Amino acid sequence: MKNDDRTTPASPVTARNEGRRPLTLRDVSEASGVSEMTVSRVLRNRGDVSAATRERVLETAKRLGYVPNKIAGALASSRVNLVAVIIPSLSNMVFPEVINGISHVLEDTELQPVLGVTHYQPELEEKVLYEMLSWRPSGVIIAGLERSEASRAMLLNAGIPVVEIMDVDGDAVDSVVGISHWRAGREMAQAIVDGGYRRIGFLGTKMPRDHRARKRFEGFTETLSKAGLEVEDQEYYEGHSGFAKGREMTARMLERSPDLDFLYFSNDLIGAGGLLYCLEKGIDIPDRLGLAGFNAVELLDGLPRKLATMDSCRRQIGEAAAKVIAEHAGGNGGGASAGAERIVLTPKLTYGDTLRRG
Amino acid sequence: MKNDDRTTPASPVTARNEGRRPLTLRDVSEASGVSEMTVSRVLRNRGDVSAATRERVLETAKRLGYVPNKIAGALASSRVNLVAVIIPSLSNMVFPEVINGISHVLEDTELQPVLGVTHYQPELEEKVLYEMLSWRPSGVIIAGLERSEASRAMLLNAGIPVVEIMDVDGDAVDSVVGISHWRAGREMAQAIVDGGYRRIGFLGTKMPRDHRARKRFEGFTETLSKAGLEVEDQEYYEGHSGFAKGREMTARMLERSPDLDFLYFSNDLIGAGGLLYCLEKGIDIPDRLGLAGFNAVELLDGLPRKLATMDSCRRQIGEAAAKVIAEHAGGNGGGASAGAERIVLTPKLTYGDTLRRG
DNA sequence: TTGAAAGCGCTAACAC
DNA sequence: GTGTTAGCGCTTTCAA
Repeated sequence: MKNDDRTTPASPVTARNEGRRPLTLRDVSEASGVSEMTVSRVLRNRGDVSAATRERVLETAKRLGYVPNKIAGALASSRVNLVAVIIPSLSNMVFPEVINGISHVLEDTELQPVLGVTHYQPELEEKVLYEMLSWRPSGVIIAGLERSEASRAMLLNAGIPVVEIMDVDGDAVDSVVGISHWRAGREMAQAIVDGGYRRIGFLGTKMPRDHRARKRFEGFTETLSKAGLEVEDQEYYEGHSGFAKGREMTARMLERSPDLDFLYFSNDLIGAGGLLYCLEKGIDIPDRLGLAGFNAVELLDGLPRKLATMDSCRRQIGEAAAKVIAEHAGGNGGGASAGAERIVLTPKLTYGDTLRRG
Repeated sequence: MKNDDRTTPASPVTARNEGRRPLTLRDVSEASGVSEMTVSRVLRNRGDVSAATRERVLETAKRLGYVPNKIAGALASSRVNLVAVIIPSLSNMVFPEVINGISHVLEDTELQPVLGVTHYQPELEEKVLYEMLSWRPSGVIIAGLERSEASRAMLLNAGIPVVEIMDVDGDAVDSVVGISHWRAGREMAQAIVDGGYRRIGFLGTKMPRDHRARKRFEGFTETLSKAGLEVEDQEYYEGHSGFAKGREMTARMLERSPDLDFLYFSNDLIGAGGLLYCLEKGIDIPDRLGLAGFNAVELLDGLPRKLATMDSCRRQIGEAAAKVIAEHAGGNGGGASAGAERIVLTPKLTYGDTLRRG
């Protein structure tokens, strides 16, 4: 981290600040007998200031408990070290990890992530984006490639680096970092076919909103159909993922279509629920029935059997996206991106104990 | 949501904004032939503006793709509708739910949450807090009651409502919303004792940093000792929680102390790992061995047996905290809190299938 | 190495 | 209902 000798106040005042006016540079200036400008320089480590003055200013600022007003600073310098991070949800395991990746990289930077959540609603995305852009951030990291025309226009016009993450199947506004969900679906289908499975069911979210799940499904069916197969049964759910959901769906599907020999789940959580259900029912896995999920959620390591899955490279995506922003935002405020980047990561297939190898 | 007819640009410009100067109020003013002030009024829905002017301004702003500069607005009005939300981690299941609660309540408000993550490091908390306060937010929601003197001083001096969340066992800077972890520990201990268990093991995080886990443990041992019992064995871990961790720890502990008849886990995730391990080993649960966790993580519903646990009221805490902020920040910028609130929620014990009733 | 002046883009307060 | 003026608290720029 740069700028480490910021003035974090020691323990100056003990009484509660009852609506007192916040301290300004001027207060520090007067208390230390140095011009505002010099105080400003000390606090930002800019320009040459004599060691003595420096000491005095730092001491005063700390004693008073001065906290700079970034609003004024940002307005004056038209430099805002904020990165807007816009994601659909915090509830599933995937985005928190992306955020961790982003934070991790930005920690070595002056940039700070600011989070917005859209709940998979394009209108809300539009609102959140507008709100965040009105703070003139140094960059935007935003999930997905599908969005309203208005949102796209805002991104295009923002004049700051934009990284669309998670998905690379489509047209990006600027840079993009992610995996091909379409390909992930294809590869899983191929592995399933190679494993000798023939009667396949799909269990997932209602997809109109979750484009990445949809693309995986499309890739999946496409590869199946090349092998002369098709998805024989499907089951969808709404609401939060969880084991219980996976169980119920699996139960319903196997009751309806007892002859299926493979279940492809749109995420590991419901997949794990399905797995637990099948184990309880004494179903022979992976021979009588194979199972696979998606995401490679780490917390699930330790299930009775390891669920076949595919890594969604969440943390790496976050890291790579943050790097792109850090590099492109290097310029001053207002500058546009140097050049759009396209970073495609390759998810790794894990066979685990629920997918027979071909 | 208020202020719904903001000017989200339609799809005005199609070319990428290559470092063009962002539009200002003045641009809209000139393009619409109305004073800046009137444009400002229209865009904020303040004061009386004739329907005709209003229309014209709105249309122009939209056509141009104008996005207001909140930095300037905030500086001029000393009103920032941001709420700093500072939490230790996103990786476990608990804080995302708190955040959802906060967002949900703030959605009906002009306030917007801004997230900071501290990774359970007091120094980082200090830094994040300083950083956020320098944006002069309307309020702060911050996890825990234990923090550095400097952080406490900053909160005290900020002159804005502060809500410390999750925990109520200790001294709050201002308002506080949470549960008593100490009491949660006591209650679980009591239930265990009442269930007839006598030889108890504890499995949890290394606690120097996780004060809430520590308080639960303290309450736990205290109640045990009143019953003439003590924790017979302990096992600690670092890093992310997950089933695998729970399994390993459980295996180690049962090998070392095969006579234990109850295992108390500091969270549901490792508890679930332990449960899976025990089931595999054919251990009779809950009679030969009882198990309990903490948090009431919803996604785990659907395990082969329902783990005994205690609700940490995460979402409610988020909601209540946001309400406190929304009410207290009602005043203008700079005003201090109306009066500190103290909201103590009561976690509910779930016996599930792993804790025998007394 | 330090200081003085100007102004970032907006809004409060007051005039008209 | 609309416009004008004067800042908000900083940083940029230039002068000393």
